[in-house]
Amino acid sequence: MWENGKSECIQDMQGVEGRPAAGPPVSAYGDTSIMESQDVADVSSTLSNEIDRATQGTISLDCDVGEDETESKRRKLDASASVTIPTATTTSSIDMVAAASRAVREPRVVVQTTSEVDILDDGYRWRKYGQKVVKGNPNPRSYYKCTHQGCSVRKHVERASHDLKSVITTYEGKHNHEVPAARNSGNAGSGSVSAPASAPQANLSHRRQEQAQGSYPQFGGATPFGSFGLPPRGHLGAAGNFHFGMAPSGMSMPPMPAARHPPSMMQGYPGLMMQEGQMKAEPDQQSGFAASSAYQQMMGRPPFWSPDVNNRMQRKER
DNA sequence: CGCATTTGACCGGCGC
DNA sequence: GCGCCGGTCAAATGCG
Repeated sequence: MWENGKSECIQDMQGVEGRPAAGPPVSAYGDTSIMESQDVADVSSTLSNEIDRATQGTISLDCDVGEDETESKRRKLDASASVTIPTATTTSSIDMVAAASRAVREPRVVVQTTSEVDILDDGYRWRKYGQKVVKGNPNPRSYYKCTHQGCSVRKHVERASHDLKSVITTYEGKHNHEVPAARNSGNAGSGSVSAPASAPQANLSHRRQEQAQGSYPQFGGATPFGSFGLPPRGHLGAAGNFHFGMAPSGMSMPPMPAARHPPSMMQGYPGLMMQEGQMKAEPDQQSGFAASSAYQQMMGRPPFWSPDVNNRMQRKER
């Protein structure tokens, strides 16, 4: 029953993704991939073919158009799907089942990323409201809510039971507000979005929020783009308009540390080119960016990334 | 002092 | 009907 919607979405995806040469799709941006939350194997394989060649990453879109699926059912499916695609360094899956089954609301996005920190700074402010150990995974799952007034977006983060480096973040719902500016340093504004473009140094007044646990060697305040070697946006943004059929995205690509990747190797998929070993170099930010950006993109909301992000993450205390 | 996190309790759905 | 399980609540606690 989900096949219909799913396939459509996938096709759509492919339409977007299937043109490496044209421009790096969002996914390319860092080994981020979206994965079908229900029929993981199926989708992953499908999309994998396209992207895998580029490297390790799979992008799949879950566009379930379930109609009468109940929450519980959906839940089960999601669960099974969330832990998959070993090949991908970072995987994100957008589960629109919710959109369909729940009267178009609460799209679900699953982002799997390889990182040492489980907190991916996606630009929003989250407040943890619970933590629980779920079956089949010794690692606890943390539950967060968007702190923005009136925004009921939630997300939960957990580490893959097998791969401690894998962090699975599931976003549920859509933000009804812009990314809480802040993220200082300009350049972010992707322009396509109405907003703020930048709040120069709003430098977070919010507190600790992200307690990153690792260090971020590369960015710490330096110019990400510079080291990145990729156009701040525009390039990626233009080429990679990632629509997912649900969100208009004028994407601006978040900075991703890929300096050591020769352009030639990137083939339009800089992110996907990341190798396991390379990933290790700066697993946190990298995956963080990739995953987060993926989410942003999927949610149709351009991330206003800035070097500051790293700074913020670094200052994880407590 | 205000706000975020922690953590056990509580709740609802599902399978047996 | 009961127990398991995932998800949420809320009081206590901690940090800046």
